[in-house]
Amino acid sequence: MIMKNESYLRELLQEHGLKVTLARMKVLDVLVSSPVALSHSDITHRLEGQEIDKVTLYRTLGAFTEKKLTHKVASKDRNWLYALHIHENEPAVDHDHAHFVCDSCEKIYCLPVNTEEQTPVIPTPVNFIVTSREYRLHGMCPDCH
Amino acid sequence: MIMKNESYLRELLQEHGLKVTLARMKVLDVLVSSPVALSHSDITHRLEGQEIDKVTLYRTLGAFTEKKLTHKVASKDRNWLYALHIHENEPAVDHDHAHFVCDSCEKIYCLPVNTEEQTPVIPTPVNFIVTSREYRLHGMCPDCH
DNA sequence: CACTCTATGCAACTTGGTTGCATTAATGGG
DNA sequence: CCCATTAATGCAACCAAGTTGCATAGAGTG
Ligand SMILES: [Mn+2]
Ligand SMILES: [Mn+2]
Ligand SMILES: [Zn+2]
Ligand SMILES: [Zn+2]
Repeated sequence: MIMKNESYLRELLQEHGLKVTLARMKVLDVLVSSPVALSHSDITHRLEGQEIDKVTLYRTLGAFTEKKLTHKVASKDRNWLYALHIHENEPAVDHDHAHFVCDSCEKIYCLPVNTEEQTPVIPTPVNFIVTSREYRLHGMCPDCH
Repeated sequence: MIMKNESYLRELLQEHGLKVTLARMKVLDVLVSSPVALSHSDITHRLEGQEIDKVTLYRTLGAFTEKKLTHKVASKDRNWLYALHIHENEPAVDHDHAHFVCDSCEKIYCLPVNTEEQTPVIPTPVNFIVTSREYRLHGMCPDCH
């Protein structure tokens, strides 16, 4: 296994109250090296040769998300994609944030912008109480033009 | 079958280049009388006693959407919900628009607001070309507070 | 090192949705 | 009004994503 920085990954798990196991190390290794959010099947492919059980992978991603190590976002074809909250040398993205969806390659990028600062002018319909907002920008990513 | 306005429904189908069939009349009847977007299973329940085949229902919803009679929006649990573009005595909503998601009952309402007209302050990341936007407001709907 | 409790792996299942194909029925022309 | 054409329907079989139950393996703690 080629791990970017084994002790960094181990710390990341521990900081989030997660036991350090082989499966979690493998999955985390894949996630830290991806600039885009990944699906269960994306991750399975990137683990080829050293795959883990599919249920374990679902549960690993669930645990990561519950402990706020990752967050999930629904893809165009409606399955979950997972992305780290924290990227090395970047500020943590632990608040609600917008996403960029590439309409060509379908990759989804997290945009490190706090939605608080970018509230657009959608008039609140009467009798509806708005508590939060979701934004997605669509277009072409740098890889696709 | 209790149809609100049989000839109105028939016209709606014809205006959108759709053959008038029993299955389509039934489904359209359900859709015109719903203020919220409905899933395949929602519609099946509302058709109880006079259900149509599940594949036919999928294909009916697909045809409606292709012909721009309806549009679809992904729900929180990531299955498709369908809503009419046109509601009686209301202007057609054939542009991109925002949606309101009730976090209590999970219903999704179409907001008759053109997203083009909303110019939010989401800074476009460098090297990304933004062509369209998606907005969702979350909170509580009138039925839930 | 031994104990405990969580994480893992496997099988079986559920739900949403699709495909192929034979049959039925809507529509337009005569 | 009827017939032919063509599209819509129904059924069975299938697929992919995700979940549940349960027995076993393996972290972490002392
Ligand atoms: Mn994100
Ligand atoms: Mn809508
Ligand atoms: Zn792209
Ligand atoms: Zn509600």
